[in-house]
Amino acid sequence: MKPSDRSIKRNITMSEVAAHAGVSRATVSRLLNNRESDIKITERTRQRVFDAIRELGYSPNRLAQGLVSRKKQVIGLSIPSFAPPDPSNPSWIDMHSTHIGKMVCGVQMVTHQRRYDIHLFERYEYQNEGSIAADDPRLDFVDGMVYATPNPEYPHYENILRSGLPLVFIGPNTLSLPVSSVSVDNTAVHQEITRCLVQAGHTRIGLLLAEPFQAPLSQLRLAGYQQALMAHGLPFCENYVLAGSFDVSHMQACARQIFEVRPAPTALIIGRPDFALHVAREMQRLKLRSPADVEVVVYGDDHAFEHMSPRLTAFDVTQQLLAEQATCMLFDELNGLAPSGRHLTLSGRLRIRDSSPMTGFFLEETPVTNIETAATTKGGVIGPNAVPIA
Amino acid sequence: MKPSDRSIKRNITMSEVAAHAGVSRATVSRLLNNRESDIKITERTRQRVFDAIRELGYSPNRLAQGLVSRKKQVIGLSIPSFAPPDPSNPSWIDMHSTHIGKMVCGVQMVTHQRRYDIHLFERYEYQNEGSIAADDPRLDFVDGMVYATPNPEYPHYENILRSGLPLVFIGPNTLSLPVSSVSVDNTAVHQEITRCLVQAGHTRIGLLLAEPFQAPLSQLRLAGYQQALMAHGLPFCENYVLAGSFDVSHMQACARQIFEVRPAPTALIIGRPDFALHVAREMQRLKLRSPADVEVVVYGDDHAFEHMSPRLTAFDVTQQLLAEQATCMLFDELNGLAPSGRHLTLSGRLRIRDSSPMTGFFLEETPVTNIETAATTKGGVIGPNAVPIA
DNA sequence: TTGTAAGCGTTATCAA
DNA sequence: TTGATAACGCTTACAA
Repeated sequence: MKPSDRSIKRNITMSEVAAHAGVSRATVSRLLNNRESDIKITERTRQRVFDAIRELGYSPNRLAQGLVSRKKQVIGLSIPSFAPPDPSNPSWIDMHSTHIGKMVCGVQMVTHQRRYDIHLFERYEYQNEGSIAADDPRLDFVDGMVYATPNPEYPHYENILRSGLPLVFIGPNTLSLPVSSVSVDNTAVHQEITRCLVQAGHTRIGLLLAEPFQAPLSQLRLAGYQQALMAHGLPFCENYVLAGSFDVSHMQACARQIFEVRPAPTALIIGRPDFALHVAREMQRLKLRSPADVEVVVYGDDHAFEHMSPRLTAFDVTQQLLAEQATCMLFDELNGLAPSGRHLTLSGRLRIRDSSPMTGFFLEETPVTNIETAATTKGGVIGPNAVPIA
Repeated sequence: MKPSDRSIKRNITMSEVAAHAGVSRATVSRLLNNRESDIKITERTRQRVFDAIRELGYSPNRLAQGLVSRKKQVIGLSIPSFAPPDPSNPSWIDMHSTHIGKMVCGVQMVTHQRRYDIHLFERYEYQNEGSIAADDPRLDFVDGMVYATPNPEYPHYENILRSGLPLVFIGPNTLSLPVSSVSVDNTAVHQEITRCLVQAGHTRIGLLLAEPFQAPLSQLRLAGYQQALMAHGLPFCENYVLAGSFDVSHMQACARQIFEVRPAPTALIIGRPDFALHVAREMQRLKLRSPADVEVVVYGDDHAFEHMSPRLTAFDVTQQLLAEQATCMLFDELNGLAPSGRHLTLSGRLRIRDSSPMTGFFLEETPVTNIETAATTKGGVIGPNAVPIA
């Protein structure tokens, strides 16, 4: 059919239903909005209306509903994108869509059971654009926002706040903003990983950060690393700390560089899964074995780690779970069941594999208390499954 | 702040802007909707209005705009989920979020540059619920739909069609529906893979299907496989064909079963990345080497393949690209630049690695003609087919 | 060039 | 128990 043929199909309206049923619009609306409630409506009218609805194939226009009721049954999900994709580079590893996928699935898990939809925003922060400003019209579509950011002082969220929409961060709330957030304690985890490595006898521990030094996330991690060293009387040597970027060649350069430091590090903490894959590749090149030559722990898990050799020990931040919990918190605020400004710290999960035994790793289990999700109720089940299609 | 404190912040309306600027609502609207156009408006008025907009921090309500103009600047993305997640199973591989991520990123790529948003639907087809019915109110939020499905006779889309919304499938349009679609030719690819393996001397080629036999996708693949065998005068032996499901233990069972067939297959075509990982694990257990003992080709790529040993040769269906192209087609229809009912077949990309050299693999390059995307403009994602990877 | 007024498809407040 | 009618915030003829 030609584009011109495409009938701009007008949907059945409530008025038509009302007319068909011989009642007023108001009656139809009442009926529809008080399904379960015990509102007084003649059985006869009720029947007529529902018949009309069925016969006409009516369904309410959500835009109109949203306009007047201000409820859209949609929650917004905003995810940052920090680096442009580079699929032409064969070494490029698509962690971005993996990350997006996990977030989406986590949020989806919760929204689905509440029959909400997801309105997706992606922020191209590396382009310095796409900021969700207060005047961003897109906010009209949602009832609340889940906002993922490792960079909590980034000014975008201010606008969301000003808009008065409930908002939950996924990420470290380093500024202690009056906003709810859920995150993993980067400092604690790095401290604990470092402690384990120190106790295993390592004195030269490389730290590959995922972002520039000055980034909040890097600072948090560095702090944990340093605290652990200090606690055991080990010196901090900045040669062993490299700050990465999201650029493939930079990661590769770091991977090369860290093994050129002398004396060579005997253990490595790597801040991103893709970074780790580049390091692993470099280790292969250098014929370095793990854990024999270098013990490796990655912050951030990836299913590839389970299938390589050596299998890489990793701290799984369980992004999906973070997203799930964030969404639950958002719903609580939406429903007035909880105030904003709550902070939930999840503990993540250490996946011990070949590259490091991490004996004695301990992080208090997160008490996921007043927050109930599909995952918690289903007992540890965290994500939907799989369907590549073509 | 208490939930009760949360000010239901009323936004500035166009009327307020008009009042502030001393003009009528219509004038403001005109100004806003004809930014670039040469509509006649006094410079003086124009200034006053824009000043008012700035001072008041006004932004138009998209719900209201959508209600009257029927344009929402939002496109819907519907993705199926076929199996429940099973994260408690350590062998479970989260391909689902990976897949979602790629689709989302592909769509996002295009919507972003057109300043559209994404409204996300997930269909839990295994639950027989969540169908997007014609009366599904959620369709009100979107201008068009990208609908991913390996199962094109699934009746959901009918309702979208009835709604009159432009729709593009991602998946094989086996029913030749009057709907645009973009897909990889499963039959051709399987035929070509099989042909290569046969020409490499294999006569016993295992085919692990991703879905039940009767699934359309399985039929398409099987057809290609059989055609290639037939073309070379090889017998078809059904012992070498196993149909999988999305269940971990079933995939594992298949992995075991295929190696118990006698005489043992010397080559394997595996229908899903996670399936392949299970097979690889089993091969490790059986101390089978690849390609020496079994040559392996996977339909569907995964970054893990690049980092395992042996590295797995895979046909990358480039889901992200599919999603990108689908979205482009959708926009074309949306803008009346193209009729619906177009079918685009992408060629995907063979990633040659250790487990199979796939010498002589050839699939005609997809002519991605009137469709322009970030990927194509950046040159090379669609490019030549057989791309050995360093 | 600008303003008036009639929708868009709902919900919600009154009366009846 | 039901029905007018006024919002909700915008676009768009049609007038002025």
